[in-house]
Amino acid sequence: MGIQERREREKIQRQQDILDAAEKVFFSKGLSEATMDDVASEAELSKGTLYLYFKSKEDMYLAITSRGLIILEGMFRQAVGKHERGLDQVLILGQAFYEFSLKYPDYFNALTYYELKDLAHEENNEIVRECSCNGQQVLALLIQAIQKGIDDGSIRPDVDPGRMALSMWGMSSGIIQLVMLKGKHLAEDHGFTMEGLVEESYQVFLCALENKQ
Amino acid sequence: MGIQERREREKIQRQQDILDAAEKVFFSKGLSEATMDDVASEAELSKGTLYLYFKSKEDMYLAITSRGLIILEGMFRQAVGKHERGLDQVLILGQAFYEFSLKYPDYFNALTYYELKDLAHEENNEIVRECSCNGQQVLALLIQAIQKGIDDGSIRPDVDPGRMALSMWGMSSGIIQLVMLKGKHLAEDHGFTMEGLVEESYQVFLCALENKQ
DNA sequence: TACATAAAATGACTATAAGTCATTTAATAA
DNA sequence: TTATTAAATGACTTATAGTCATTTTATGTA
Repeated sequence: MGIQERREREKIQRQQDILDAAEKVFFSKGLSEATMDDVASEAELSKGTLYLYFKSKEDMYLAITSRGLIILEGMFRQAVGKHERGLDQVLILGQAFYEFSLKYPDYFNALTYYELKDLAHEENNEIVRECSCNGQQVLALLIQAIQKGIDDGSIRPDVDPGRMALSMWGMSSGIIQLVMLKGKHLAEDHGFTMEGLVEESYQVFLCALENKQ
Repeated sequence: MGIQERREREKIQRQQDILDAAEKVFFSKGLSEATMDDVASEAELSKGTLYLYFKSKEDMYLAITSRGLIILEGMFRQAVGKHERGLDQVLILGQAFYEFSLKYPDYFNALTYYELKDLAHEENNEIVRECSCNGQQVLALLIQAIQKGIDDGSIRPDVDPGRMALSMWGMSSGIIQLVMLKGKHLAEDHGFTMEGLVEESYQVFLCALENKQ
């Protein structure tokens, strides 16, 4: 009989319900201000139950990060589909990343949190591995686009796709973090717009990638 | 009589002694693992005394960040002195930033923590303002170098120094964060060296800055 | 249907650590 | 020597992550 299977489905559903509640709470109050009692209350469950589904508050937040990475991957897939030339694909991926940060700032922050976490002693944590795997998928799309650009001649042939993808990833994260957190301040103090800074950065990438024969 | 002045000096000295102890503790255990009791014990003071000198654990960590920024500023000043051409100055500043992250990884992490902090509600915090001010000083050196490069013709004249400096700052932070935290992992998985990734990034900047007439 | 067993949920409890404050100790002034 | 001010203390309060013995609910069996 399918009771085991139904139980399994219900378990996954409950996990998702808890994550929905946790998102609301974490995103509205911020991770450090939000408490597990808040989440329990929002999920209409007791705190003890939360711990049947997630090992810790941290794990819960990482599970949310994983959701964000899946959304980002979807946006990346859509983006690359819009262009044929590798160089154009790379540029639109940059744009997609910025759009992700605008549309889902809380997921972007979660991603930042994950990227800055010291994972040295967490190789065996299932959710960390899940995030890592999702992150690889996202990065793979960028690597493929760069490779495509090299093959079709739009990107300089001396570029190493993997290394350039990582550099671009790190640098893009950095500039978007700066813009997200200090954007308003910068706008007021120096008159720079957030878009202007991001645009500047993508000009930098374009300059470095473009194959001028 | 100079008793007030001596008291003032002693107060500052004690603050520094506490910060020395806090650095030891925070840097060895990590911010979240370290406790104020640990710091008190290392400083050979009671916990209550710590709170006479610092408003919170967070403030204490930000005071350490401020120290780091002053060190970074010193390294930046030394670096720009080594070259005459603006473009060379900019490139050596990039190198200096990477060297800072290698020589003082704990200060670099503190800096990252500060940069990712949401400062929206902390405009009146004195230590935050101090960090902000030190950060401005560091950035100013980069802006000046870019301006110099434009003036001496080594950097493209259509670059906006302030905007480019911020972009470079954000991107450099991002790539060094990536390398610091995921460096080992990347080296094992993909065979990339940390230096290789940083080098790649600086090639990108060079490409974007260089004035090819 | 009534009972037995297993799974899921509960919330009072524990442990830990940040931050406070009434009290004590030390330094300076009268 | 005594009074006053400044500095330091550590027991206490508060907040919250995480636990676990107990209760409730769902499923299987006579």
